[in-house]
Amino acid sequence: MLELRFIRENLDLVREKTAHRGIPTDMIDEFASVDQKRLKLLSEVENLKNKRNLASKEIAMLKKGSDDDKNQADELIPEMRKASERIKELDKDLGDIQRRLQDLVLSIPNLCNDDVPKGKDDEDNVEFKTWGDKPNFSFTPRPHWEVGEDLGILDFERAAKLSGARFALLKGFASKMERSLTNFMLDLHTQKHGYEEVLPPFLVNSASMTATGQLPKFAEDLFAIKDWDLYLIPTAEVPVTNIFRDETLDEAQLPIKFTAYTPCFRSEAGSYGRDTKGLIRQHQFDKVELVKFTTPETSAQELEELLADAEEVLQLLGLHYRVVTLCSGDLGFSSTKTYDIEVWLPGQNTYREISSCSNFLDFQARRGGIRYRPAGVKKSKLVHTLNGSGLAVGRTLLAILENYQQEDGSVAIPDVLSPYFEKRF
RNA sequence: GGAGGGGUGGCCGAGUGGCUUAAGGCGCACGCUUGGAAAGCGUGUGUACGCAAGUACCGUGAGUUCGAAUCUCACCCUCUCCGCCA
Repeated sequence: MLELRFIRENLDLVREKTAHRGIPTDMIDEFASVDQKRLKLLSEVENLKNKRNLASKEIAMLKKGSDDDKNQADELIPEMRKASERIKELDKDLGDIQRRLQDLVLSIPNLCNDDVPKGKDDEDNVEFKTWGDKPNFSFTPRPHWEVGEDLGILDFERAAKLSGARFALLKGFASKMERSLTNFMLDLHTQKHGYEEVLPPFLVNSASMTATGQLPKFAEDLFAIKDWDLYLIPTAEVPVTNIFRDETLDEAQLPIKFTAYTPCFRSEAGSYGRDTKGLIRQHQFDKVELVKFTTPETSAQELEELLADAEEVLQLLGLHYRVVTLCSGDLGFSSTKTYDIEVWLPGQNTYREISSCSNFLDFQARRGGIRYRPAGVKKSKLVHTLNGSGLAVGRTLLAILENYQQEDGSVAIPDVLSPYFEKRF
């Protein structure tokens, strides 16, 4: 959420930046008129309340005085009764207007950063860097669903029986690989990169979803629990960013860096027919997330480091990838700047997103009331929040199935994972 | 699911209708004091909107009243016990 006053004073800028994302700007026009109405009504009702407060004090004093004073109080009361009724009416109108204004403000996207390329969709994303090379095969590499089904470690048919389309049943080597990758990522981020591991709830309430920006606009992307104010998390970003909702931190605590494994649940509404094969686009997938709370001064640098932390997972696994800077049209609603890491998938002859690293500046912090007190300063400020996948575990698994497949149909284990496959019992 | 106790500022805690602009304490900041510190003394100490005056905020929402932290109703959270349960 942008600051109310900022929008009011920078209407043209907000309109322009919203248009860059390819999002209609009519809510900004409506904002301008509703905002003016609100200010007018606010000053009217506040003046009335001021009169009421003063009269109240006077009545209290008169009631303690002489009989004459008491009579005077009795004359004042009917007058104030009328004023009170008027206040009640105006307060109701004001409430309606404020709710409408709040809806509008919550539906205005964050401003994209100035170094974000302008563009329409993912075609316009700009390559930022690459790492490693495409591996050479002495045979034609196959897509992971063929490798996995032939080995009997991926079972999409039975998953469909259990739950429907876009679910997977992992068996044996695949399930163990999924678990090993999760542990490997968490170990790397906690032991080498200085993140604290947390394991949050997988169901959160609507206030949490609103703070990080999934609600109110993107309810159709979420799985909701019937008769409860609870949703399945689409990413650990939601519970982890909300850890400090409505709290004020000390500057000395910052930056705070959390990593969390969670399953993620997405309805994938609007993606019917896309990526229907294999593990690419599932209703449920595992992810290790990185979340940072920083000061405004350091968030840009922290994004670069967050990206590097995520990249190192692929480097250690020996998987070739490229990093793209998302263009304005492909940028998420709450983000000002996002790097996507795309891993090479030889079985499909393409790059696929495996991580998305974003800086939200104070957009989420304002929605969630996440503040910090700068050293030696009285007034608190909003923190900056960042997050990124480190990495999507399911997609890492399929990248290994495709990149480490052997001619005989088996799959090799990356060296760095061998400790996780040692026999212990 | 049942019974009961709670929710007040960064923290503890007083406050059952009107000088409450929320007592008092702790913590914190600054000053005095000191060789330095502790102790002591003094001053200050939330958030949002607003140029300001001011308005709002005592879990949330509605209500009663000229006036609500205080009374009424609903809900949420939390603690203790019972039941059930991995």
